Amino acid sequence: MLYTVSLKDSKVFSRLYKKGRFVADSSVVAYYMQNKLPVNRLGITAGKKLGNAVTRNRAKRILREAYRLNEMNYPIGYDIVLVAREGIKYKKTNELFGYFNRLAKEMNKAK
RNA sequence: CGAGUAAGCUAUACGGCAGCGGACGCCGAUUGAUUUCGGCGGAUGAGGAAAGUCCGAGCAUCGCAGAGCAGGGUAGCUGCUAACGGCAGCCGAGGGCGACCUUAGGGAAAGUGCAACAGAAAUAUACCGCCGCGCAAGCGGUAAGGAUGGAAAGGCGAGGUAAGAGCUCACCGGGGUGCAGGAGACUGCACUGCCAUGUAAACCCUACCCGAUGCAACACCGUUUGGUUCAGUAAAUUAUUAACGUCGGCUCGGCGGAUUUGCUGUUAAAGGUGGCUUGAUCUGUGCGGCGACGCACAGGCUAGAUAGAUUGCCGUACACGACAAAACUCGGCUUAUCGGCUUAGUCGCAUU
RNA sequence: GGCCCGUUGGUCAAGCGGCUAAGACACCGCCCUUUCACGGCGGAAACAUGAGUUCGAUUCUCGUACGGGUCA
Repeated sequence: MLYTVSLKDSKVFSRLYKKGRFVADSSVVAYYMQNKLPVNRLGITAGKKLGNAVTRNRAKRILREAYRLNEMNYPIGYDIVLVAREGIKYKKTNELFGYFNRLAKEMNKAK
């Protein structure tokens, strides 16, 4: 990905859950917040409730791919956490584009 | 043609564009250094169960001063194997017309415990009954019959008897002894004679096996901080067949005197690197063995991540794609699973 | 990734291989009260699942499913 690195620090995750803005859908919730860095940081979560390893890995792959294909639309300098929900099990990447466009609009407005 | 049995193989396929993981090569920058960063390229990248973690091993660390007890496991025999609770062949038992399948399958005359309810009685004490004696009450004999039960004095038939009883005999079943066969489990034959329920996935006994902990092991590098662990040394206090610590849980026994404070070195600690994939390896051929498996030769290198890599879009084909994702590595077991294919036996029906 | 436990009415829970499987709260019906509560009487309701051992299994053994704990 062009200007995005992965987000690994659990402190940042909890800060986002507490203080970040969010946009929700039946299949995914996104939390975002400015980070004052020249890149975006992306974290993806798929909890145990979702299913077994196969299901969770697939959810993560689909979210990562959908983000990658829409990367140009987002403002730079944000931490983003995508949380997978039940609905994602039966979705394909291009079915999520509507949601990701809404997210991009919200983020640009907030800026 | 139908039904059924056993063994094995396979796990959507092909193509285009974009993307991800770890190597490799080339180019550019950088560094003491293939050090670090970027770009490009063509290869390569999850399973038969990767799962459950039920066994067994490798590897690593700890302990090595031992002995006994305790604890855990296995249980027909002979083999295979690095090892196993696995596998193969065979034996016994059970099931199926058969191909074939199942089998925790040592010991109950070493000891202890338990066997509810029912039943007269549960391992032996006669309720009804039967027979003998007696007027009767009752006494004696008797396990054939009744009734209870999972189990009631080996079963059944004949002889025998007052009535009965392995009391005697034939057959079946079981125990013991002898002989023969086999590597052995065991099998066959002969003689003898019914010595006495079940439960050992109840305690237990017998034989054999087992050190503990696990890659979050462990080794190395190491910042802020900190002064924990270990070693050496100095001082103080206390003590000397003792107490305390340690040697897996206990006992004996062994070893070290112990505690506090100071100093010196070492170590722990965010994080990083190694461990991490060439191996009891895979493929093919030949040979040995009924088989599990072994040996020889030739060839191959086939994921190594660390928030954790296989995706998205599209085209074509059909049977329209199940269960499911490596995390130190192997050998098994168990469980989940859409289907498809191959081979070898069996039974039934029909035809020649 | 490794290791260790548990599963019994709606909930919390006892249970020596032999029961009709305790008990409490909750629920239902009746009584008490002017009524509600308290109290009294009665009732319905369960051994996670599949095999095995045993005459007999909630209990013993093995497999499976689910839930929980623990090690950085």
